[in-house]
Amino acid sequence: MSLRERKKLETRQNISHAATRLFIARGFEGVTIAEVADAARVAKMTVTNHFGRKEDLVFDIRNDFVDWPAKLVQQAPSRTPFAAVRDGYFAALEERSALLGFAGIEFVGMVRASVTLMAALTQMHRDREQQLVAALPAPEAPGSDILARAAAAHLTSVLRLLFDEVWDLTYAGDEDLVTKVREAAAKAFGQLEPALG
Amino acid sequence: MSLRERKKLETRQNISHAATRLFIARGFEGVTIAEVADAARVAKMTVTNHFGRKEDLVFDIRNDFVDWPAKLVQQAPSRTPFAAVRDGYFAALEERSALLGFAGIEFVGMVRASVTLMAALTQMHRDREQQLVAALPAPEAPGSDILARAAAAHLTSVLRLLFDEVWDLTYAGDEDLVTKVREAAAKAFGQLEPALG
DNA sequence: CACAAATTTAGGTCGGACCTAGTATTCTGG
DNA sequence: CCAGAATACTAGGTCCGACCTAAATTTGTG
Repeated sequence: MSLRERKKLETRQNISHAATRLFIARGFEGVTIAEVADAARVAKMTVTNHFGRKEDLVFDIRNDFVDWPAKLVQQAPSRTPFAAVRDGYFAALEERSALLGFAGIEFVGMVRASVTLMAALTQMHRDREQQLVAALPAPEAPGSDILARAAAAHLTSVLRLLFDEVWDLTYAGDEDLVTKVREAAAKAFGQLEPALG
Repeated sequence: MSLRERKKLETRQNISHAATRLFIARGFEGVTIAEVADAARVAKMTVTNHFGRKEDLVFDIRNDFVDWPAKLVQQAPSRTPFAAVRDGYFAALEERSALLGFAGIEFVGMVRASVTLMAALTQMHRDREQQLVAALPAPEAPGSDILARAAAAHLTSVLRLLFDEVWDLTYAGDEDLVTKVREAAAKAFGQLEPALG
């Protein structure tokens, strides 16, 4: 990575971290982009250049988050999409991956307190679904791609509900988080298996 | 209904219609609220009073749309939620209900051309899901409400995919719309039945 | 008819998204 | 190693949606 790229990334993370600190302290809507720029000691326009929308300051993992299920399916062509996603989920759970919702309680509280950020999160789950649809093997019968799209939707829904579960338990300060999520995941994937397995 | 209420509704619909005409002609983002107010011959603030967000000018049926699946389940306590929603869907399909996505091709094109409006539609589907969760019978076992939430998510996803299907076919000017949607619905609900039926 | 209540209006502020022109920094080929 | 190209950042704007307040207008009621 060149010096230019390193500096750019540094500026970006500098801004992102300054923003998250301010957002946690005073709430997402309680902080203006100008204040973020001041705190990060850059011009307002630099913030806008790096982060197209204010919400993007918060969800820096957006791209990884959106692509993850599609990658799971593509990287396990031998298994069914259902099995690839389910197994990928349990593996990521043991790693406490941020893609499943693992985060600090302040972060969770900050996002939940903002309608704008919750809407952005909703959109991220929807984009995930779109990526997964694109990664699914195209069905042979014409017009029957409704089943593929439904499969992607249902799988993404399970991931989303489990994400919410992780956040609920994080927010409640639960000690048994992983155990409880593992059980919830087993139930939710088990429910879906007769339809998609 | 009092004169006051009638006049208010009249003003509201007057604004909504003027807005939709302008949006179809010049695109959602190509029209400002001030222009809508001028076209409807009211003050800008009157538009804002009636429609909290610009998107609300377009989706006037929002409330009916969001509440519909929850109502289907509540009004058929003898059937399973799955059967209530499925049967309700097929009934509404024969009526070409706007709740399923039946609309003019210009309207569909206008909404699809706007990222903002598509995001608002996504949010409407999510709100539907929340209403449906609240309407579902609470499960007895504690912690197993994940299955109820998943059921609501999957049912709402099917409704959403079929909504998209209606829009796809409308946009393509398909003559056989209802027949094709009926087939797609049978497949999607059939896929889900082993999990939720 | 007078007064209360609801609705609309006028004229603002604020902040996010976006634009342009110009400056500063890093990279690359001769 | 230096000049010019490419990229990153800055300064200072415009536009518009969301929101506010105070006042005017219209409608309902005792």
